[in-house]
Amino acid sequence: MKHRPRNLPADERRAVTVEAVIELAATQNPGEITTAAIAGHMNLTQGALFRHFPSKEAIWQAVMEWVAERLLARVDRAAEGVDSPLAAMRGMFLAHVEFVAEHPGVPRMIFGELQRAEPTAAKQMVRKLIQRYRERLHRLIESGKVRGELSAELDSEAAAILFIGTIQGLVMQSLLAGDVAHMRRDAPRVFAIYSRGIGRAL
Amino acid sequence: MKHRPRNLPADERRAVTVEAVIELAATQNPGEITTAAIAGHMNLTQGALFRHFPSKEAIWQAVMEWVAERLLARVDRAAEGVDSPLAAMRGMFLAHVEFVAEHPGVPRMIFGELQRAEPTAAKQMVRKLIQRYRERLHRLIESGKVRGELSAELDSEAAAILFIGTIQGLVMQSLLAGDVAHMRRDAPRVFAIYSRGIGRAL
DNA sequence: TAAGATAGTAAGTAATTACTATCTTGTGAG
DNA sequence: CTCACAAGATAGTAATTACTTACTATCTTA
Repeated sequence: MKHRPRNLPADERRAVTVEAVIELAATQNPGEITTAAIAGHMNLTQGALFRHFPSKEAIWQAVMEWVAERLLARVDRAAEGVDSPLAAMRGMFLAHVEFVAEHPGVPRMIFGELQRAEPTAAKQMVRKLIQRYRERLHRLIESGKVRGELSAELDSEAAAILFIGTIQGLVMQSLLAGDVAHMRRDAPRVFAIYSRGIGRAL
Repeated sequence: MKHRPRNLPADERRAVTVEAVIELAATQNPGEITTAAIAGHMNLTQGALFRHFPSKEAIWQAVMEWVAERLLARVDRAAEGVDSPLAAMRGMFLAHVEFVAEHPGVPRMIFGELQRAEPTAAKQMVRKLIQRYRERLHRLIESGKVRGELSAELDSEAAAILFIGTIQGLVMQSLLAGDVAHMRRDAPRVFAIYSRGIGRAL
Protein backbone atom coordinates (compact mmCIF):
# COMPACT_ATOMS: atom_id res chain seq x y z
CA MET A 1 0.00 0.00 0.00
CA LYS A 2 1.36 3.34 -1.09
CA HIS A 3 1.65 5.77 1.75
CA ARG A 4 0.34 9.13 0.60
CA PRO A 5 2.62 12.03 1.67
CA ARG A 6 0.91 14.84 3.54
CA ASN A 7 2.10 17.54 1.22
CA LEU A 8 1.40 17.16 -2.46
CA PRO A 9 2.85 19.26 -5.28
CA ALA A 10 0.35 21.74 -6.61
CA ASP A 11 -0.60 20.00 -9.84
CA GLU A 12 -1.18 16.70 -8.07
CA ARG A 13 -3.26 18.41 -5.45
CA ARG A 14 -5.39 19.93 -8.17
CA ALA A 15 -5.87 16.51 -9.73
CA VAL A 16 -6.87 15.02 -6.39
CA THR A 17 -9.34 17.87 -5.91
CA VAL A 18 -11.04 17.16 -9.20
CA GLU A 19 -11.31 13.49 -8.30
CA ALA A 20 -12.79 14.37 -4.94
CA VAL A 21 -15.50 16.45 -6.58
CA ILE A 22 -16.32 13.67 -9.04
CA GLU A 23 -16.61 11.20 -6.19
CA LEU A 24 -18.78 13.50 -4.11
CA ALA A 25 -21.07 14.17 -7.04
CA ALA A 26 -21.78 10.46 -7.21
CA THR A 27 -23.75 10.59 -3.98
CA GLN A 28 -24.52 14.28 -3.45
CA ASN A 29 -26.46 16.88 -5.32
CA PRO A 30 -23.65 18.62 -7.26
CA GLY A 31 -25.12 22.02 -6.54
CA GLU A 32 -24.85 21.39 -2.81
CA ILE A 33 -21.20 20.36 -2.76
CA THR A 34 -19.36 22.86 -0.58
CA THR A 35 -15.67 23.63 -0.52
CA ALA A 36 -15.64 22.29 3.05
CA ALA A 37 -17.04 18.96 1.83
CA ILE A 38 -14.49 18.77 -0.95
CA ALA A 39 -11.62 19.47 1.43
CA GLY A 40 -12.97 17.05 4.01
CA HIS A 41 -13.23 14.26 1.43
CA MET A 42 -9.55 14.62 0.61
CA ASN A 43 -8.34 15.10 4.19
CA LEU A 44 -7.46 18.72 3.79
CA THR A 45 -8.55 21.87 5.53
CA GLN A 46 -10.97 24.03 3.63
CA GLY A 47 -8.70 27.05 3.40
CA ALA A 48 -5.90 25.02 1.81
CA LEU A 49 -8.04 24.50 -1.30
CA PHE A 50 -7.64 28.15 -2.15
CA ARG A 51 -3.88 27.74 -2.38
CA HIS A 52 -4.55 25.82 -5.58
CA PHE A 53 -7.70 27.35 -6.97
CA PRO A 54 -8.52 31.06 -7.00
CA SER A 55 -12.24 30.35 -6.52
CA LYS A 56 -14.80 27.59 -6.31
CA GLU A 57 -15.86 28.39 -9.84
CA ALA A 58 -12.29 27.56 -10.92
CA ILE A 59 -12.65 24.16 -9.31
CA TRP A 60 -15.80 23.50 -11.29
CA GLN A 61 -14.07 24.57 -14.45
CA ALA A 62 -11.24 22.11 -13.79
CA VAL A 63 -13.79 19.38 -13.15
CA MET A 64 -15.61 20.03 -16.38
CA GLU A 65 -12.32 20.01 -18.26
CA TRP A 66 -11.57 16.61 -16.77
CA VAL A 67 -15.01 15.37 -17.76
CA ALA A 68 -14.88 16.69 -21.30
CA GLU A 69 -11.44 15.25 -21.92
CA ARG A 70 -12.15 11.81 -20.54
CA LEU A 71 -15.62 11.41 -21.94
CA LEU A 72 -14.68 12.38 -25.47
CA ALA A 73 -11.58 10.18 -25.30
CA ARG A 74 -13.64 7.18 -24.21
CA VAL A 75 -16.28 7.76 -26.80
CA ASP A 76 -13.73 8.25 -29.56
CA ARG A 77 -11.87 5.10 -28.59
CA ALA A 78 -15.10 3.13 -28.73
CA ALA A 79 -15.89 4.36 -32.23
CA GLU A 80 -12.47 4.24 -33.83
CA GLY A 81 -11.62 1.41 -36.12
CA VAL A 82 -15.24 0.36 -36.37
CA ASP A 83 -16.20 0.20 -39.98
CA SER A 84 -19.97 0.32 -39.72
CA PRO A 85 -21.29 3.74 -38.61
CA LEU A 86 -24.27 2.20 -36.83
CA ALA A 87 -21.98 -0.17 -34.95
CA ALA A 88 -19.74 2.77 -34.09
CA MET A 89 -22.75 4.65 -32.72
CA ARG A 90 -23.66 1.64 -30.65
CA GLY A 91 -20.13 1.43 -29.31
CA MET A 92 -20.17 5.14 -28.54
CA PHE A 93 -23.48 4.81 -26.76
CA LEU A 94 -22.40 1.90 -24.59
CA ALA A 95 -19.04 3.52 -23.81
CA HIS A 96 -20.85 6.68 -22.75
CA VAL A 97 -23.20 4.74 -20.52
CA GLU A 98 -20.31 2.80 -19.03
CA PHE A 99 -18.51 6.06 -18.31
CA VAL A 100 -21.58 7.45 -16.62
CA ALA A 101 -22.06 4.27 -14.62
CA GLU A 102 -18.51 4.62 -13.35
CA HIS A 103 -19.01 8.32 -12.59
CA PRO A 104 -22.69 8.80 -11.84
CA GLY A 105 -22.19 12.40 -10.83
CA VAL A 106 -21.03 13.43 -14.27
CA PRO A 107 -24.32 13.82 -16.16
CA ARG A 108 -25.84 15.49 -13.12
CA MET A 109 -23.02 18.00 -12.97
CA ILE A 110 -23.41 18.65 -16.67
CA PHE A 111 -27.15 19.15 -16.42
CA GLY A 112 -26.76 21.20 -13.28
CA GLU A 113 -24.20 23.44 -14.90
CA LEU A 114 -26.42 24.06 -17.91
CA GLN A 115 -29.16 25.27 -15.60
CA ARG A 116 -27.06 28.03 -14.10
CA ALA A 117 -28.40 31.42 -15.02
CA GLU A 118 -24.96 33.07 -15.03
CA PRO A 119 -22.71 32.26 -18.00
CA THR A 120 -19.90 30.67 -16.00
CA ALA A 121 -16.69 29.32 -17.47
CA ALA A 122 -17.76 25.82 -16.48
CA LYS A 123 -21.03 26.30 -18.32
CA GLN A 124 -19.15 27.40 -21.41
CA MET A 125 -17.01 24.28 -21.07
CA VAL A 126 -20.12 22.11 -21.06
CA ARG A 127 -21.52 23.83 -24.13
CA LYS A 128 -18.30 23.15 -25.98
CA LEU A 129 -18.30 19.53 -24.87
CA ILE A 130 -21.79 18.94 -26.17
CA GLN A 131 -21.03 20.77 -29.37
CA ARG A 132 -18.04 18.52 -30.02
CA TYR A 133 -20.09 15.49 -29.10
CA ARG A 134 -22.69 16.41 -31.65
CA GLU A 135 -20.13 16.95 -34.37
CA ARG A 136 -19.03 13.36 -33.90
CA LEU A 137 -22.61 12.15 -33.98
CA HIS A 138 -23.37 14.16 -37.07
CA ARG A 139 -20.42 12.70 -38.91
CA LEU A 140 -21.44 9.16 -38.06
CA ILE A 141 -25.05 9.72 -38.99
CA GLU A 142 -24.20 11.20 -42.35
CA SER A 143 -21.81 8.43 -43.26
CA GLY A 144 -24.41 5.94 -42.09
CA LYS A 145 -26.83 7.41 -44.59
CA VAL A 146 -24.28 7.23 -47.39
CA ARG A 147 -23.56 3.62 -46.56
CA GLY A 148 -27.23 2.83 -46.58
CA GLU A 149 -27.21 1.67 -42.96
CA LEU A 150 -29.44 4.51 -41.90
CA SER A 151 -32.66 5.62 -43.46
CA ALA A 152 -32.00 8.13 -46.22
CA GLU A 153 -34.86 10.33 -45.07
CA LEU A 154 -33.58 10.39 -41.50
CA ASP A 155 -33.71 13.79 -39.76
CA SER A 156 -30.08 13.98 -38.64
CA GLU A 157 -30.52 16.77 -36.15
CA ALA A 158 -33.43 15.05 -34.47
CA ALA A 159 -31.45 11.82 -34.38
CA ALA A 160 -28.62 13.54 -32.54
CA ILE A 161 -31.00 15.08 -30.02
CA LEU A 162 -32.59 11.71 -29.44
CA PHE A 163 -29.21 10.01 -29.00
CA ILE A 164 -28.28 12.30 -26.14
CA GLY A 165 -31.77 12.27 -24.72
CA THR A 166 -31.72 8.51 -24.63
CA ILE A 167 -28.77 8.62 -22.29
CA GLN A 168 -30.51 11.27 -20.17
CA GLY A 169 -33.45 8.93 -19.89
CA LEU A 170 -31.22 6.20 -18.55
CA VAL A 171 -29.69 8.63 -16.08
CA MET A 172 -33.10 9.64 -14.85
CA GLN A 173 -33.99 6.00 -14.46
CA SER A 174 -30.89 5.42 -12.34
CA LEU A 175 -31.73 8.44 -10.19
CA LEU A 176 -35.17 7.00 -9.59
CA ALA A 177 -33.82 3.58 -8.70
CA GLY A 178 -30.97 5.11 -6.73
CA ASP A 179 -28.83 2.50 -8.37
CA VAL A 180 -26.57 2.68 -11.36
CA ALA A 181 -26.76 -1.02 -12.21
CA HIS A 182 -30.03 -0.57 -14.09
CA MET A 183 -28.28 1.68 -16.55
CA ARG A 184 -25.83 -0.92 -17.74
CA ARG A 185 -28.60 -3.47 -18.06
CA ASP A 186 -31.06 -1.20 -19.85
CA ALA A 187 -28.61 0.52 -22.19
CA PRO A 188 -28.52 -2.14 -24.91
CA ARG A 189 -32.28 -2.59 -24.77
CA VAL A 190 -32.93 1.10 -25.19
CA PHE A 191 -30.36 1.47 -27.92
CA ALA A 192 -32.04 -1.36 -29.81
CA ILE A 193 -35.19 0.72 -30.12
CA TYR A 194 -33.23 3.80 -31.07
CA SER A 195 -31.31 2.01 -33.77
CA ARG A 196 -34.55 0.60 -35.15
CA GLY A 197 -35.83 4.16 -35.32
CA ILE A 198 -32.94 5.46 -37.35
CA GLY A 199 -32.05 2.34 -39.33
CA ARG A 200 -33.06 1.57 -42.90
CA ALA A 201 -36.41 -0.07 -43.45
CA LEU A 202 -36.70 -3.54 -41.93
CA MET B 1 -57.86 46.33 -14.26
CA LYS B 2 -58.51 44.36 -11.12
CA HIS B 3 -56.84 45.87 -8.13
CA ARG B 4 -55.19 43.11 -6.13
CA PRO B 5 -55.95 43.43 -2.40
CA ARG B 6 -52.93 43.52 -0.13
CA ASN B 7 -54.13 40.70 2.06
CA LEU B 8 -55.05 37.44 0.42
CA PRO B 9 -56.79 34.52 2.09
CA ALA B 10 -54.38 31.77 3.00
CA ASP B 11 -55.26 29.30 0.28
CA GLU B 12 -55.02 31.95 -2.42
CA ARG B 13 -51.70 33.11 -1.06
CA ARG B 14 -50.42 29.56 -1.22
CA ALA B 15 -51.56 29.28 -4.81
CA VAL B 16 -49.85 32.54 -5.71
CA THR B 17 -46.69 31.30 -4.04
CA VAL B 18 -46.65 28.15 -6.14
CA GLU B 19 -47.12 30.21 -9.28
CA ALA B 20 -44.28 32.50 -8.26
CA VAL B 21 -41.93 29.55 -7.86
CA ILE B 22 -42.92 28.13 -11.25
CA GLU B 23 -42.29 31.48 -12.87
CA LEU B 24 -38.94 31.94 -11.18
CA ALA B 25 -37.84 28.46 -12.17
CA ALA B 26 -38.33 29.42 -15.80
CA THR B 27 -35.32 31.73 -15.68
CA GLN B 28 -33.39 30.70 -12.58
CA ASN B 29 -31.67 27.55 -11.44
CA PRO B 30 -34.40 26.00 -9.25
CA GLY B 31 -31.86 25.02 -6.64
CA GLU B 32 -30.87 28.64 -6.21
CA ILE B 33 -34.34 30.06 -5.70
CA THR B 34 -34.42 31.62 -2.25
CA THR B 35 -37.42 32.36 -0.10
CA ALA B 36 -36.50 36.04 -0.42
CA ALA B 37 -36.67 35.76 -4.21
CA ILE B 38 -40.04 34.03 -4.05
CA ALA B 39 -41.47 36.65 -1.72
CA GLY B 40 -39.98 39.47 -3.77
CA HIS B 41 -41.53 38.13 -6.96
CA MET B 42 -44.99 38.23 -5.41
CA ASN B 43 -44.56 41.57 -3.61
CA LEU B 44 -44.50 40.14 -0.17
CA THR B 45 -42.00 40.25 2.66
CA GLN B 46 -39.96 37.15 3.11
CA GLY B 47 -41.17 36.40 6.60
CA ALA B 48 -44.79 36.39 5.50
CA LEU B 49 -44.18 33.25 3.46
CA PHE B 50 -43.77 31.31 6.66
CA ARG B 51 -47.26 32.23 7.76
CA HIS B 52 -48.48 29.95 4.99
CA PHE B 53 -45.81 27.30 4.78
CA PRO B 54 -44.02 25.74 7.73
CA SER B 55 -40.77 25.45 5.78
CA LYS B 56 -39.24 25.99 2.38
CA GLU B 57 -39.43 22.26 1.80
CA ALA B 58 -43.20 22.52 2.22
CA ILE B 59 -43.26 25.11 -0.56
CA TRP B 60 -41.44 22.71 -2.86
CA GLN B 61 -43.86 20.00 -1.98
CA ALA B 62 -46.79 22.22 -2.89
CA VAL B 63 -45.10 23.10 -6.17
CA MET B 64 -44.54 19.48 -7.07
CA GLU B 65 -48.15 18.71 -6.26
CA TRP B 66 -49.21 21.45 -8.64
CA VAL B 67 -46.93 20.06 -11.32
CA ALA B 68 -48.01 16.46 -10.91
CA GLU B 69 -51.68 17.36 -11.02
CA ARG B 70 -51.49 19.64 -14.04
CA LEU B 71 -49.08 17.56 -16.07
CA LEU B 72 -51.00 14.33 -15.65
CA ALA B 73 -54.27 16.10 -16.40
CA ARG B 74 -52.88 17.57 -19.61
CA VAL B 75 -51.38 14.32 -20.70
CA ASP B 76 -54.55 12.38 -19.92
CA ARG B 77 -56.68 14.86 -21.80
CA ALA B 78 -54.43 14.53 -24.84
CA ALA B 79 -54.74 10.75 -24.86
CA GLU B 80 -58.39 10.32 -24.02
CA GLY B 81 -60.80 9.47 -26.78
CA VAL B 82 -57.97 8.63 -29.15
CA ASP B 83 -58.56 5.19 -30.52
CA SER B 84 -55.08 4.35 -31.77
CA PRO B 85 -52.57 3.77 -28.96
CA LEU B 86 -49.70 5.08 -31.04
CA ALA B 87 -51.65 8.22 -31.87
CA ALA B 88 -52.48 8.58 -28.18
CA MET B 89 -48.79 8.34 -27.33
CA ARG B 90 -48.02 10.98 -29.88
CA GLY B 91 -50.69 13.24 -28.42
CA MET B 92 -49.33 12.61 -24.94
CA PHE B 93 -45.83 13.41 -26.09
CA LEU B 94 -46.76 16.66 -27.77
CA ALA B 95 -48.97 17.72 -24.86
CA HIS B 96 -46.12 17.07 -22.48
CA VAL B 97 -43.72 19.10 -24.60
CA GLU B 98 -46.24 21.90 -24.87
CA PHE B 99 -46.65 21.91 -21.10
CA VAL B 100 -42.91 22.08 -20.63
CA ALA B 101 -42.59 24.84 -23.18
CA GLU B 102 -45.16 26.83 -21.21
CA HIS B 103 -43.39 26.09 -17.94
CA PRO B 104 -39.73 25.59 -18.74
CA GLY B 105 -38.77 25.36 -15.09
CA VAL B 106 -40.82 22.24 -14.54
CA PRO B 107 -38.53 19.53 -15.89
CA ARG B 108 -35.56 21.23 -14.28
CA MET B 109 -37.30 21.25 -10.91
CA ILE B 110 -38.16 17.59 -11.35
CA PHE B 111 -34.65 16.62 -12.29
CA GLY B 112 -33.21 18.80 -9.56
CA GLU B 113 -35.47 17.26 -6.97
CA LEU B 114 -34.50 13.75 -7.98
CA GLN B 115 -30.87 14.64 -7.41
CA ARG B 116 -31.38 15.57 -3.78
CA ALA B 117 -29.59 13.15 -1.50
CA GLU B 118 -32.17 13.49 1.28
CA PRO B 119 -35.50 11.73 0.74
CA THR B 120 -37.65 14.87 0.87
CA ALA B 121 -41.41 14.92 0.56
CA ALA B 122 -41.07 16.76 -2.73
CA LYS B 123 -38.77 14.05 -4.02
CA GLN B 124 -41.29 11.42 -3.04
CA MET B 125 -43.92 13.42 -4.90
CA VAL B 126 -41.79 13.34 -8.04
CA ARG B 127 -41.26 9.61 -7.75
CA LYS B 128 -44.98 9.08 -7.56
CA LEU B 129 -45.58 11.35 -10.53
CA ILE B 130 -43.17 9.42 -12.70
CA GLN B 131 -44.57 6.13 -11.53
CA ARG B 132 -48.06 7.18 -12.51
CA TYR B 133 -46.76 8.49 -15.81
CA ARG B 134 -45.18 5.16 -16.54
CA GLU B 135 -48.32 3.27 -15.72
CA ARG B 136 -50.11 5.25 -18.38
CA LEU B 137 -47.34 4.61 -20.87
CA HIS B 138 -47.27 0.94 -20.07
CA ARG B 139 -51.00 0.59 -20.68
CA LEU B 140 -50.74 2.33 -24.04
CA ILE B 141 -47.75 0.29 -25.13
CA GLU B 142 -49.38 -3.01 -24.25
CA SER B 143 -52.60 -2.18 -26.04
CA GLY B 144 -50.52 -1.00 -28.97
CA LYS B 145 -48.97 -4.40 -29.15
CA VAL B 146 -52.33 -6.14 -29.00
CA ARG B 147 -53.63 -3.91 -31.75
CA GLY B 148 -50.62 -4.69 -33.87
CA GLU B 149 -49.58 -1.05 -34.05
CA LEU B 150 -46.44 -1.71 -32.11
CA SER B 151 -43.88 -4.40 -32.72
CA ALA B 152 -44.82 -7.56 -30.85
CA GLU B 153 -41.24 -8.09 -29.71
CA LEU B 154 -40.98 -4.54 -28.33
CA ASP B 155 -39.29 -4.23 -24.95
CA SER B 156 -42.00 -2.26 -23.15
CA GLU B 157 -39.89 -1.14 -20.24
CA ALA B 158 -37.15 0.16 -22.51
CA ALA B 159 -39.76 1.91 -24.62
CA ALA B 160 -41.09 3.74 -21.56
CA ILE B 161 -37.60 4.81 -20.51
CA LEU B 162 -36.92 6.07 -24.01
CA PHE B 163 -40.20 7.99 -24.14
CA ILE B 164 -39.30 10.00 -21.07
CA GLY B 165 -35.67 10.32 -22.10
CA THR B 166 -36.72 11.73 -25.41
CA ILE B 167 -38.40 14.61 -23.65
CA GLN B 168 -35.34 15.10 -21.45
CA GLY B 169 -33.26 15.35 -24.59
CA LEU B 170 -35.48 18.12 -25.88
CA VAL B 171 -35.22 19.91 -22.56
CA MET B 172 -31.44 19.72 -22.67
CA GLN B 173 -31.54 21.09 -26.17
CA SER B 174 -33.62 24.04 -25.01
CA LEU B 175 -31.22 24.69 -22.13
CA LEU B 176 -28.34 24.78 -24.59
CA ALA B 177 -30.14 27.13 -26.93
CA GLY B 178 -31.48 29.15 -24.01
CA ASP B 179 -34.73 29.17 -25.89
CA VAL B 180 -37.82 27.08 -25.58
CA ALA B 181 -38.99 27.56 -29.15
CA HIS B 182 -36.73 24.81 -30.45
CA MET B 183 -38.57 22.30 -28.34
CA ARG B 184 -41.91 22.82 -29.99
CA ARG B 185 -40.30 22.67 -33.40
CA ASP B 186 -38.18 19.58 -32.75
CA ALA B 187 -40.75 17.57 -30.81
CA PRO B 188 -42.62 16.10 -33.78
CA ARG B 189 -39.37 15.33 -35.59
CA VAL B 190 -37.92 13.48 -32.63
CA PHE B 191 -41.13 11.62 -31.97
CA ALA B 192 -41.15 10.46 -35.55
CA ILE B 193 -37.91 8.59 -34.99
CA TYR B 194 -39.15 7.19 -31.71
CA SER B 195 -42.37 5.93 -33.19
CA ARG B 196 -40.45 4.29 -36.02
CA GLY B 197 -38.39 2.55 -33.35
CA ILE B 198 -41.35 1.07 -31.55
CA GLY B 199 -43.75 0.62 -34.47
CA ARG B 200 -44.41 -2.58 -36.36
CA ALA B 201 -42.12 -3.44 -39.24
CA LEU B 202 -42.22 -0.96 -42.09
C1' DT C 1 -69.25 48.79 14.86
C1' DA C 2 -66.47 46.41 18.28
C1' DA C 3 -63.57 42.48 18.66
C1' DG C 4 -61.44 38.40 17.43
C1' DA C 5 -59.08 36.20 13.66
C1' DT C 6 -56.18 36.42 9.88
C1' DA C 7 -52.44 38.30 7.04
C1' DG C 8 -48.39 41.08 6.64
C1' DT C 9 -44.19 43.85 8.19
C1' DA C 10 -39.67 44.82 10.00
C1' DA C 11 -36.00 43.45 12.19
C1' DG C 12 -34.02 40.27 14.02
C1' DT C 13 -31.46 35.03 14.77
C1' DA C 14 -28.12 31.19 14.21
C1' DA C 15 -26.03 28.57 10.81
C1' DT C 16 -23.61 28.12 6.69
C1' DT C 17 -21.23 29.80 2.81
C1' DA C 18 -17.00 31.13 -0.12
C1' DC C 19 -12.97 33.25 0.66
C1' DT C 20 -8.69 35.38 3.35
C1' DA C 21 -4.90 36.59 6.67
C1' DT C 22 -1.54 34.82 9.49
C1' DC C 23 1.07 31.49 11.43
C1' DT C 24 3.37 26.62 11.09
C1' DT C 25 5.43 22.68 9.04
C1' DG C 26 7.19 19.51 5.55
C1' DT C 27 10.47 18.85 1.92
C1' DG C 28 13.76 18.92 -1.74
C1' DA C 29 17.77 21.36 -3.82
C1' DG C 30 22.34 22.61 -2.79
C1' DC D 1 22.47 19.14 6.91
C1' DT D 2 20.04 23.08 6.24
C1' DC D 3 17.05 26.37 4.98
C1' DA D 4 14.01 28.74 1.64
C1' DC D 5 9.74 28.19 0.16
C1' DA D 6 5.82 25.55 -1.12
C1' DA D 7 1.92 23.47 1.19
C1' DG D 8 -1.05 23.17 5.00
C1' DA D 9 -3.35 24.54 9.53
C1' DT D 10 -5.86 27.79 12.16
C1' DA D 11 -8.85 31.12 12.74
C1' DG D 12 -10.80 34.42 11.10
C1' DT D 13 -14.35 37.65 7.61
C1' DA D 14 -18.57 39.38 5.30
C1' DA D 15 -22.44 37.82 2.97
C1' DT D 16 -26.29 34.98 2.52
C1' DT D 17 -29.45 31.61 4.00
C1' DA D 18 -33.94 29.70 6.16
C1' DC D 19 -36.56 30.70 9.82
C1' DT D 20 -38.51 33.55 14.10
C1' DT D 21 -40.33 37.14 16.88
C1' DA D 22 -42.85 41.16 18.21
C1' DC D 23 -45.73 44.10 16.45
C1' DT D 24 -49.35 46.18 13.07
C1' DA D 25 -52.80 46.38 9.45
C1' DT D 26 -56.81 44.48 7.53
C1' DC D 27 -60.53 41.63 7.08
C1' DT D 28 -64.94 39.18 8.96
C1' DT D 29 -68.79 38.75 11.58
C1' DA D 30 -71.68 38.81 15.70
